[in-house]
Amino acid sequence: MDALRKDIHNSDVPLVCRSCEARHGGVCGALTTEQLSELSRFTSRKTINTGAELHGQGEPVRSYANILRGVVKLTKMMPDGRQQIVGLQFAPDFIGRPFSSESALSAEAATDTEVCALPKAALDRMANNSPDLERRLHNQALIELDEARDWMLTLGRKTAREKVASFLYLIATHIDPDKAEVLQFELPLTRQDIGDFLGLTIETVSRQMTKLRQEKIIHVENNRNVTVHNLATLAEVAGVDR
Amino acid sequence: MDALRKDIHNSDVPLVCRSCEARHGGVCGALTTEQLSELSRFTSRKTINTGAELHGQGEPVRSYANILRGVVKLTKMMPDGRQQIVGLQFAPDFIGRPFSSESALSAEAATDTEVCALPKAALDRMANNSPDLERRLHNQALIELDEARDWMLTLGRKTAREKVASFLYLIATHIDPDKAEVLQFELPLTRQDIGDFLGLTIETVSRQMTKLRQEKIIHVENNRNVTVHNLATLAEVAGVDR
DNA sequence: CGATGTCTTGAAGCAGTTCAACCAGGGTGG
DNA sequence: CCACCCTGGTTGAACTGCTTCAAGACATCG
Repeated sequence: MDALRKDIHNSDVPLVCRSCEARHGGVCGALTTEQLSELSRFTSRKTINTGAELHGQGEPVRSYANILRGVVKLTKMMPDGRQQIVGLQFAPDFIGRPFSSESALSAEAATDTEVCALPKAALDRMANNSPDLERRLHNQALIELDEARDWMLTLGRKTAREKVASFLYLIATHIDPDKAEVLQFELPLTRQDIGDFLGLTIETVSRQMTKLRQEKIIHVENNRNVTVHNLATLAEVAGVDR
Repeated sequence: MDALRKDIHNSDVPLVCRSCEARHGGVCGALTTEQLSELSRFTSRKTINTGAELHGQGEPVRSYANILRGVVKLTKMMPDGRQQIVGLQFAPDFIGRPFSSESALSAEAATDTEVCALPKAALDRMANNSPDLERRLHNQALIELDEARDWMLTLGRKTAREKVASFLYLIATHIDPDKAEVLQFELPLTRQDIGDFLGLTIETVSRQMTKLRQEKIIHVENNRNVTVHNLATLAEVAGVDR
């Protein structure tokens, strides 16, 4: 799958792509040097501040994006304002919905985020000519599907305590693109966001965090900086088999 | 996308495929007559009784399947037995997880079901040579992803009443492969299954059904046969915008 | 026609919500 | 530089929607 990865160090590879692809294994890794060059004529690096939208629910979508840094939340909103976060995307995840020009959800930067934006038409055209690229997109969709279904179990059948532990476990295993897991991290979400991700109120999230802190399962500094003492214990509490 | 559909009536099309593909627009529609012929040497029609498993959680998977008739539930189970249905598949949906040989969930027939089983290796090989087939699989994955995320909103943010209404609305709009919606149908799931799909207990499901019945939003006969008086009203109660 | 599995109904309990007060940090302007 | 406020988080107390536990009704089938 990474047979073309050596091209990354080829001097023909566009500069914008080099710094991105060398580190991450995003969808662009499927492209040849030539394709990458062509695509890079259209791409643009963008910085998105916390809270800013990449696109809104129901809006037409004209571009895809690769996350280079930061966390993006995918949310669905009901007419009366109730909200559910249906996915968190970390670097080097791909954001976009092939085969559809309108988004059923909104994508918002949960933290300050850097993305590489790709015009939809350009990538679609390229996917038509590159089975390897289409395969990567397909694979990314399947991974997101697996994650969505895992989270359905969390939403439907876990207690508040298990939900909060599941969230912390998810962050510990996804926040750093270079490491499979990490014991200390900055929470990318506010309490409100965490509640919207877990189907809970902020008060319940707060209480459960306090309890986990009192039980010495986690340590919290400045409300945002979390240290997990033992990931296996956290996984246990979360009810996930690792 | 359906450019090859005319081949269906070609006499070279294998008999097993004709009766299936003529009616449904499943993934096989992407294949040429020749590919269909080749694949049909390996396919087998199977009848699966209510409650029987297509495959279990954590088991290796050696075959894909196309649903011809019936409803299949995809479930996830926690070590302590708590269960969540993470997807319902109707005809002509495709069952299987490309790029992975082990299943993170179990697939079980919710009703008496008929499927066309395809050996995994055969379809994988064919997908490598047919971009159109890969595209259909990709598209099916994206549709399932959309549905999973819709359901996450239901699980995380809706009340029991809204959940039950959402379930009935889902069935009304999916049970008949030939019609976009239908006002009268046999429930494909037991109360226990409905509870496992909605993250509720059977008692709560039962109580909410009773209320919807008392409010004349639905009519129920023999516990299983449901008539929806007005789909727009049901959608309203479910909190879905149609 | 009893036996069995599925569904409904009732009453009590509780996990999580709601409402409200308080706290900490950080920026602003007088 | 301090008083002020504003945002995000915590904590407490009362409430409630869903669960739990228990009993009864209904349908199906040997």
